[in-house]
Amino acid sequence: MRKPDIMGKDKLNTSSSTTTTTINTTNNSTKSKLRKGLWSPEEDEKLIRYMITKGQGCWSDIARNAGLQRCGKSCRLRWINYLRPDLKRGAFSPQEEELIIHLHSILGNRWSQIAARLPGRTDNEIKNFWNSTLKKRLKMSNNNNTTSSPNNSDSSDPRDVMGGIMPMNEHDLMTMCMDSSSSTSSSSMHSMQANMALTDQFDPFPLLSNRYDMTTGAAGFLDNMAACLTQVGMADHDDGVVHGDYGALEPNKMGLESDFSLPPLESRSNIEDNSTTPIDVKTHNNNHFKNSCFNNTDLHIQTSNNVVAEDMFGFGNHHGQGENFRMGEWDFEGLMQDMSYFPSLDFQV
DNA sequence: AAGCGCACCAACCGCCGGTAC
DNA sequence: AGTACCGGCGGTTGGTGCGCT
Repeated sequence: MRKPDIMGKDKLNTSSSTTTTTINTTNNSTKSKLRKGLWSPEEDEKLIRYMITKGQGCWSDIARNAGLQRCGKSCRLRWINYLRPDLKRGAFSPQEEELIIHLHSILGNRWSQIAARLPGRTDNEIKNFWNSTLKKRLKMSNNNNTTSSPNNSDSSDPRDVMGGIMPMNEHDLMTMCMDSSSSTSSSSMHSMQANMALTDQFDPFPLLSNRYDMTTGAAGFLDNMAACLTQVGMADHDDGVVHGDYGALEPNKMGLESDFSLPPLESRSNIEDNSTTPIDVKTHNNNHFKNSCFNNTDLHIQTSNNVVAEDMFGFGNHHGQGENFRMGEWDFEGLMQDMSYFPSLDFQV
């Protein structure tokens, strides 16, 4: 990790040893010192609050208007890779691992395209995971089983790493991929902002309130989620249960000590189906900031129409912009035929 | 306990394509 | 057509944490 830039905002112009970059801004002739290195919690909070209240726009404007001494690129990166509410943090599941391997075999090092098919995961995260773990594992696998595959998993070329990879079962794949099928419009984000604007007392981001509380865990996340949704009119106030059009979300019943449930895949589109499949609520304590309440759980929220938490915020997995997936030069019809390897996989195209 | 090496991963860098002027 | 700016992407760097000796 980069050297922490603990220079506070009141220290920006001192001769600190922390990294700054002097640039000429285009809007005026004055020079601005731009911070580099690790983001401080204060910077994160500024960016989050700005994004929530103002929404996404020109990143350089965001950097300027949010009061951040950062370049727009840096803000974009921070938001996409770390601050987006829909991020799923923590270890990759075996199913995710296998999906990454398979997608990499098809797409090569097109991390953004791979990430578009893994809800809550970023291209950077997948890239790091690949380079640090999967690449080695596959290499070892190939070394141990040279007859099964002559391929070299180091290659970035598509279709070169599938040797020895066991196909996952249909249910697992559907579980993994259903979230990515949700729409990515920003309308709900705008709606949320509009609702927020209706009250003077709203906390534009209640999730921030204990985002550094390492003990809060999943229960805290859900409490905050409920509070957030309540504020924006998506939840009933009576019982603390988030209902609305998004199914039921009961923070008090989803504490760390107990699993919470969601219906099996075949019934997730039908809220009336009460059969459940347990999901582990995991917490991941790591470095100073990894336990924001946005990202300390592997959280799935039952919905009535296959819309998951991301839609409550208006962020899909497409880089948080409601950006439609772009396949570029790929012939995706052909690609999907390749994906028939996974019989019921319903990728978002 | 100290030193070392490795793994992890946040963040930077440079390039590219799209767009506006 | 040329230029500048911006966003997006993939590759790379380097600090931190952890396990091993």
